[in-house]
Amino acid sequence: MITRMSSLFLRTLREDPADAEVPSHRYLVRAGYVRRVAPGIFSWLPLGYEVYRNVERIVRQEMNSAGFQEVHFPALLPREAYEATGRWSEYGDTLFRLQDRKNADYLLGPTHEEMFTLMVKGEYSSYKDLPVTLYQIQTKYRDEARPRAGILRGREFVMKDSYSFDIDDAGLEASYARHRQAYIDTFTRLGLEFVIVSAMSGAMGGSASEEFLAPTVVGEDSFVRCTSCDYAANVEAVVTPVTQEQDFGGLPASHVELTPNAASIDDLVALSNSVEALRRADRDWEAADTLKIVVFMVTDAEGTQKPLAIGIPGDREVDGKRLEAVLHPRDARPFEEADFAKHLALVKGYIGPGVLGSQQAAGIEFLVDPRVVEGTSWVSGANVSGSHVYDLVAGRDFSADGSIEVAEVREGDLCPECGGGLTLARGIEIGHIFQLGRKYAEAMGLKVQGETGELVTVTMGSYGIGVSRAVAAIAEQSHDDKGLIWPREVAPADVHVIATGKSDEPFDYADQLAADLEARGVRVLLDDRRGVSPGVKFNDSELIGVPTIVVVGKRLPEGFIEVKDRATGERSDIAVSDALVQISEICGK
RNA sequence: CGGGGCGUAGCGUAGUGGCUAGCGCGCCUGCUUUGGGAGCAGGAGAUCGGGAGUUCGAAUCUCCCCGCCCCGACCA
Repeated sequence: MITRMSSLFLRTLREDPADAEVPSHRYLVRAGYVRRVAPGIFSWLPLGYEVYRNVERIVRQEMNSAGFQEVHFPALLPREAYEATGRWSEYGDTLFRLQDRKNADYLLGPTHEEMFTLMVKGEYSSYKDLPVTLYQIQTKYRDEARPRAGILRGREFVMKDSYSFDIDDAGLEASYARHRQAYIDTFTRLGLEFVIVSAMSGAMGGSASEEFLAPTVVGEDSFVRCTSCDYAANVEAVVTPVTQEQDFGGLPASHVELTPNAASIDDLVALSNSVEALRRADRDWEAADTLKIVVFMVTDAEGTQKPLAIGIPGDREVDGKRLEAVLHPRDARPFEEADFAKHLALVKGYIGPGVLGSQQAAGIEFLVDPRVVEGTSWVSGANVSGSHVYDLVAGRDFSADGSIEVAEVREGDLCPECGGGLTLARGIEIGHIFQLGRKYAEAMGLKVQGETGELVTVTMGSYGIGVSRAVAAIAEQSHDDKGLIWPREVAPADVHVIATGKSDEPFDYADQLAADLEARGVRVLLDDRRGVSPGVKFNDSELIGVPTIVVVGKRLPEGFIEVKDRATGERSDIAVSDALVQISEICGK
């Protein structure tokens, strides 16, 4: 079927929509691919839906060829299943809840671990049935606090979610590896540039977890990449390389010094460099020489509150996201005045290791950054207002309850694998794979009989691809200042044939060419609009972003038409006699 | 939830107390034009987010409500 622009349900916009900031959103709206109907909720118009379906088709084909089996669950689900895992309440406001006419509780599925687990439980009961991997392509609903960037982060979106079921850990690892490869194949075919980063499993529980990120400046996830090896990690999961413990023999003894009005690291460093008695012989003091103590009030799942003191080099801040990830499911907030009032051992601005740690009288848990290893020397608070301790050596003068990875990650930090430099970048999360383990199987009672007849809890993996998000991610990575540039396989057509002029000839010829191309399996978008100026058609074609553009116009009488490559802008005239063959070749048909 | 911005025709916008709410794009009719968002002429399209109030008079001022966008918090 030739798509004819004379009758296509399409209106392109000349101006950027006022509410769209990121390029993918702007162009998807301007080119008439999607329209917003509510915050984070979009409709697909014909061209957009074509692209969406192409992406979906590729995902489905790759899943099938990896041997995974497609099923389909409802989006509307009863409360009970989510009650068993506690997620009915755990999910909080993000869950769309509703009631039926009998006031029974329902939800719109935000994810389907429970349903898949129950499905397998209902059908299988023997180790001989495993392993098995099931998937679905489903609309998911999450009442996000802040949907943004068009279809990049919506409240209704389509996700491909898969779940593997294995009898043991080795099986899970194999299933995980197979899925990982299937994802590599899928994203490659979608034409996406991506990196695989190690991630925190967070709320999902389980052990290993990796994210597939499409690098772009508008991405929501920060990640690091090593410039000299292939290490890459989500910022939450970056590991600080362990520095060698140092011998502290020969280091000067610690000494308390008066440091009035130096409650901030900046003031402390400035003061230490300006007062003769405090200065270093070899160089100026730097913020990194200080040990900053940041205190949080941590609330656990039962609601119990406990202070937590974290010691990090003074030149760094605690990264909220990293803290959140490490503490999960516990929750942390910075200490407030009222908290200090209840913990008099903590002198705001002058807190030091001296009063910290579960062994001390105050009993406050004290964790330090991995950079604070035995033998390192610091300047820290003396727990008396207006005083700091110098030459405070870890392992000699103080010790912590353990270490914690929450310091902000910086460009140039060292790679934990090879010691090279790390660079920071942002990416869109297009896929996430988890070794879930037995959390859901246990909660839902998914057990099968093993070889000797005993009941064995199944171990699971969970794997997601944001299908609708992938459309936006591709648009984000593949556009220029004129519009979209689709990779051929996801493009709404292979060729955009434009007829120009006012006589019938170019239109008749274009029509015939389109029909001949279609007969060879080339998908054609035909601009057969009469009375529309060539400039409008050219601009529309660039906005729409079909990879190959064919212009039938002024040189037709001489027997030539023009072929343009949307991505490179290269154009060449080809003879009408070769047109069909050449264009088919360009399109790989 | 915190901070900032905004709500006027399908889209983009002007208009901070005074005549019939202006302009551009898009749309309709006619003529001309046809290789980079054509020209001329005519036309349709708006309860100015909603409600209440102040005023001789409100898009414009006041109060309440609703909604949207961006940043942050949040987020498998």
